Amino acid sequence: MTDATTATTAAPAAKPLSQREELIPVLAEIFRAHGYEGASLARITEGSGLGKGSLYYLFPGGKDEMANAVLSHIDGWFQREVFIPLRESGEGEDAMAGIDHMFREVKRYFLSGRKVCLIGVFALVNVRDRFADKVKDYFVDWAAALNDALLRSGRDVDDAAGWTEEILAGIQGALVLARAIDDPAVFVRTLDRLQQRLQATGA
Amino acid sequence: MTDATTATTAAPAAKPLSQREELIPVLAEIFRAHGYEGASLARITEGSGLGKGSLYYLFPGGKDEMANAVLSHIDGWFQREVFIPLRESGEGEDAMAGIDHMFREVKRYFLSGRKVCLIGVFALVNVRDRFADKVKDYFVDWAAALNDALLRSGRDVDDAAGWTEEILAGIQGALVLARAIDDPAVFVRTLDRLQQRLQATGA
DNA sequence: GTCTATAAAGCGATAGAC
DNA sequence: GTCTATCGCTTTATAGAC
Repeated sequence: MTDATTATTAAPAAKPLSQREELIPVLAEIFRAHGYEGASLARITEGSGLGKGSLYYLFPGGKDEMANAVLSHIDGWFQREVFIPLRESGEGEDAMAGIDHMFREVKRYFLSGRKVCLIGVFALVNVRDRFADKVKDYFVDWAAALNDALLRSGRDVDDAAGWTEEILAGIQGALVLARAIDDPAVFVRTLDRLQQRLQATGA
Repeated sequence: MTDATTATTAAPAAKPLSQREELIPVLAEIFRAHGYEGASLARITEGSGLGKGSLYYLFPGGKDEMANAVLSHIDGWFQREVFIPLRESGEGEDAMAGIDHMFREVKRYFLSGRKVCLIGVFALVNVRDRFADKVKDYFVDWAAALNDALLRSGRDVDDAAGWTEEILAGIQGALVLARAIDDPAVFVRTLDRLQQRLQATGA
């Protein structure tokens, strides 16, 4: 045959997964650990095992493009695993099941409090302005999906809006607190308490 | 014994206030805005109006000493304005008054959500390790003072511990969220909701 | 006590060999 | 596609004039 390079055989999930895609979780961890300004190219070359030349080949836009790729990757994950399930959960009990699923996935994503939120890391300092749209959209999308599910679960408008803010703030704050006192268990306890209290006052 | 401890001289508030002390709020703002790694000496010289020579004269230990001085200053403020009043509030209603005072001062300190928490900024990234003790002590001291006041207000041990974590996480998360979506009002709403719910379920 | 000059290292980014 | 070498600039920190 003339073109064997794209002969993907019969395997269904045989995605090539470019080096660029494979690199993104590594980049994410470095940005998370050090922040944008602290994530030097030296740290990135060390963490990725790739030289600067390769990095600029994969990300011609440099650090800015790397961070944007990471943010898009995170957004994709949350859209797929949290926001869409939340939006597509049904009415009443089904909406509550979507919210339970959210708590479960969030605990899993943040490794039960051992991993911090990169969007939160970026949000707190002035690099936020560089990625303002993505930082804002992440929380706005999450808030919209959660608020809608709360409405479908039977809450009134004010109640849903209040819970939405409280849950999102609770998650972010629990991550900060857990890391500050170096006790990830605080994160899990705080989320469990939020979830339990939400159900206790449920419709 | 009369309280002669505070009767040092006739002048009540005539403190010279060294340049070092005067500089600390400026440094705090720069660290808050950019994080430790983003707070370059160029930004500090620009923000302070002092040359590098003067800065190293006032802080021979460089950036590390500046950040430590800022953290100590913040700790002093919270001890004086929040933790001690909290610890010295009495039983029952008086303890609740101490907690109300805490909410009021916290809202004032963070400029109703327009200013972020430097301890939180440091906590999220790996510079935390450099200042781990101060970062941890800030939250541990706060938690201890608040937990104790909650106990004195009539809560049982588990209830007080849960509320302590929930309030501290709520404050930190509200700061993250407010800044991420660029809406300081979220901070005030979240704190008001916490305070109101605390009173609604009070002893 | 504040400054400028400068050292020495690190930074992001680019060029070009292979 | 990955590398090394290097540019130009910024970084922290020091030295020394005033």
